[in-house]
Amino acid sequence: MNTQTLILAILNFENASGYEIKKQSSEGAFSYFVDISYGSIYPTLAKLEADGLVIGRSETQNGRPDKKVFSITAKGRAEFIKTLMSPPAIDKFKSEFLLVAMCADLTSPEIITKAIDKRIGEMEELLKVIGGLRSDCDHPATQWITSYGLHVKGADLEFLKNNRDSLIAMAGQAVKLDEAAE
Amino acid sequence: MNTQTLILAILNFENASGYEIKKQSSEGAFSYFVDISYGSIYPTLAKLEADGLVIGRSETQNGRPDKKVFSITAKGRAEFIKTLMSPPAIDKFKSEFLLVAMCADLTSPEIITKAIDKRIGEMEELLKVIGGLRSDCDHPATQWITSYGLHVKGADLEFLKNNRDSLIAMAGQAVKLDEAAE
DNA sequence: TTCGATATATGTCGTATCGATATATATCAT
DNA sequence: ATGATATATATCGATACGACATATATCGAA
Repeated sequence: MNTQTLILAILNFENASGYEIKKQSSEGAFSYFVDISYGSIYPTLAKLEADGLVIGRSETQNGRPDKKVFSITAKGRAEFIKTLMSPPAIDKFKSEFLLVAMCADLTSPEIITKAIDKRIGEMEELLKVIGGLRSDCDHPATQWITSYGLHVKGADLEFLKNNRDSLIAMAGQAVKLDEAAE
Repeated sequence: MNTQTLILAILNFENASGYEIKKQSSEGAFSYFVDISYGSIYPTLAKLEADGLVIGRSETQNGRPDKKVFSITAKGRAEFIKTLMSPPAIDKFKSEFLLVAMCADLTSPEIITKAIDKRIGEMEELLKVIGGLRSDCDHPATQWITSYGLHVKGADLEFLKNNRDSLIAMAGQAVKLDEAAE
């Protein structure tokens, strides 16, 4: 899903500045399955405005820099809903942790312990975030996707906790085999 | 994790041509958490060879085009293991399905039914792939990550099947509310 | 009181990566 | 023999990331 559609989705949800769109995508309601960089947001917002899919209004604030708040137009909403109609692409998933875990025997127990404990911490944090999104919003579809997230990420954390020690026990085995061969 | 490290990881596992690296990353042992495009593979392989981290040898085949098989060097292996030592970055995850599900009320029951059934099919397919990887390889760390995948994706599929109908029931509600207001 | 840290806010720029396309060889079923 | 599929390498434009620059304002600490 391209940056344009993601921005339209966020603006269909509520009006926002570029900075607020970034927050929504990396900490807010969309953070669990979306992330957009500033390097994509500002140029795309300019293009979207040029095409009449969003309009921006400057707002002066007290105690903060001015901001430009964007809202979706009728044309933008039509375009967005049209995009929703096409079958969603398969999830994109990349995990450095799984690569490191797969190569556990090439490293040390210390490295693997740090990696899995870091992951357990991140997973607990993510569960808190999703739980927060869930209680903040009684919109049925949001309740559905947050229940989904809680279920899947809960199972994820459960596995990590139950199998932490067995992964650590595999660490450094390739090195030990080398030494035994000498 | 950059393309260079991903290629070193695959070549540390077994020798491969550019085409075979692509297969490993999108259908093989690494496909569950990695994906690399040809547009990254061939230029990176050339750079890796220029830097002495891999070496390539041309092989003629019968009944197939020639291929250039790459293998990792001692320098390449040292570089790869060094990279494994740094704490793994958080998973990257993007889901068009969750965006569509969150906007279920803006579309129709037909669209949502297709989207969730497509996802259920993909999830069943992924479980088969991970199960296959698991039975093909008795390497302990591979057993660990495939058990992890089976556990998490199993929980995912379970939720989808148990909550399919409730999501479909939410579809098109925004449109119905519009009509009721007229 | 000024220094550093943090938060808000917009924007750019080099680089990495994707996705589509081109090209070529060979097999196999229609 | 024609079209589809698989193997194999490579490039190129478009897209997106990640780091940096810049500016305003608050707040606690030196």
